[in-house]
Amino acid sequence: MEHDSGRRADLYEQLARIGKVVVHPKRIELLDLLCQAERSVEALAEATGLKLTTASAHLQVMRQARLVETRRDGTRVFYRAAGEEVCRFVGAMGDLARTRLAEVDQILRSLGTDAAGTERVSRDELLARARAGEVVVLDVRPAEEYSAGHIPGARSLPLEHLEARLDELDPDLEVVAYCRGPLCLLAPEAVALLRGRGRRARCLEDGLPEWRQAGLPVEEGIGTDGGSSDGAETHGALVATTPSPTNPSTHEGTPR
Amino acid sequence: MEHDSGRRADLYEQLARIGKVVVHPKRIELLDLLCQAERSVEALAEATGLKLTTASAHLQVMRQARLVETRRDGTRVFYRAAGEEVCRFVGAMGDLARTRLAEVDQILRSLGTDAAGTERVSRDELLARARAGEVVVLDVRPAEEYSAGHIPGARSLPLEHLEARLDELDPDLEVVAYCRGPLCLLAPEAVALLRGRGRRARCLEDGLPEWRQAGLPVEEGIGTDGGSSDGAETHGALVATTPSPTNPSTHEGTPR
DNA sequence: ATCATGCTCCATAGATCTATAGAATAGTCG
DNA sequence: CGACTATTCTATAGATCTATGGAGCATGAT
Repeated sequence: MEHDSGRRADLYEQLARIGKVVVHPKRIELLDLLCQAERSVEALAEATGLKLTTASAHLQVMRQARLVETRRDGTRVFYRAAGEEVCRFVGAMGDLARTRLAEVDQILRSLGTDAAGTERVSRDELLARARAGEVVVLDVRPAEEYSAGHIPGARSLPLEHLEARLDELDPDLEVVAYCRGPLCLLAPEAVALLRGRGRRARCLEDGLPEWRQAGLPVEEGIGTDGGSSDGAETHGALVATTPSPTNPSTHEGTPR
Repeated sequence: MEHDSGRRADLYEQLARIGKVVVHPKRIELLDLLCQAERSVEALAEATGLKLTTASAHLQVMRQARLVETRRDGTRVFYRAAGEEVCRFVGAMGDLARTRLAEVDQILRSLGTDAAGTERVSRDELLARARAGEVVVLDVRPAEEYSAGHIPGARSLPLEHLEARLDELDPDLEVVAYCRGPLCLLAPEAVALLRGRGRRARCLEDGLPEWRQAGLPVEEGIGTDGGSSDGAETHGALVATTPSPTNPSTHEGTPR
């Protein structure tokens, strides 16, 4: 009964359209960036170190596979991930790489994720301690990514400015830093820097995509940053907008 | 502060090793098969319509990316998926394809998934109704896949034998059929066939991999099949071995 | 030992992909 | 409208991937 073998082959060929996107390291990097926030072609080329035309070419490949969508704003074209499934797919790929490829683990270790990551803070712990006002939640990603979506009540302090703006942080509170996800090095580096300065700091186990996929609230916009907003408001936001601290068990959403 | 850009590039290059596996339709097909059960190279070549050497070559690529592992039994080599994360990754890819690629949906519809799939049975409904003895759970995948793992209490009746062995099914009970997953056509075809014979039949929303990933129990071995085992035992097994109908969120560790 | 079986390794022609320069297009601002 | 800017399209050389036949290697049987 092979009447549909042709159709079945078509099916896998369609899947391969998606696979085609993630054969190239730079395309994975682009996709990863786009899971954090939308960006212009120029910004993407800059961030990945690609020539503009090359970046555009890669983006076309991704667009043909429907993994990204575009929005035009004046003279600029902004690309974004074409939905939550895209981020989930990239996340699954990262999980797979971390668990199966020893090399990945090794690279992460060699960059200090290990040292800083030995004791990551769980979601639940973060929620509990933030509610109690015991910690400052720090988003160390670039500012654009923060404003595209962040943990409610988190403060934006991009890693590149952390050293210079260290005095904005209350030395008595422990810092919980987060970034793009398990493969991102921003938070671990931030934690290493903070510890080097004698602060108490740990990484969150999630990046923003994981937090979002867990069904937890995400806040958009510039937020309450500026250094003058007090800690109380910060923690208040995290508590106030939190619907439930337990996993909502949406049929998917790898709880980790 | 680009001191780690080289390392970061390395990281994405590692991810691309995984991407490399899923560029080729046949490799995706192979991976999909291996998420159901281990198989020999010969069996895989046969199932995918590849020449033996070509299949072996593809399997080597997959092995280098650590997505599959092997076991030697006498003169034969059996390949298997290298862990649950692999299946999750393939699953995420399938979800992505279904939601983003209209073509996939179209292919599925053109093959009758639509007709048979308009009303899929949810996990919870299945558990409830099976417990009440109202339905027969049918595994319509090939027998090897059934014995490598199936829903407790399900009966094996491969699609290819369904028509011939139709009389083994009690005409008064509704059938709930399942197969490999949302992209698999076995269950929808089985349901179409059953309905054509005047039976009541629906597809389960899950395939075995989804069921397993949800943390629900999976039974191995030939099971209680044979046509002589009564319905009561079948349903009893599903109930008895079910620890909890809710997602237990065990983060890992389903030994196969 | 010798042979058969089941797979992997090797070599290679043909197909496909990547980076990039330069041209073309779309939208903006005087 | 015409100059200008941000992107996309086009063409192409160089690099990489795929399918496949046949040799080479273990394992098991005679």
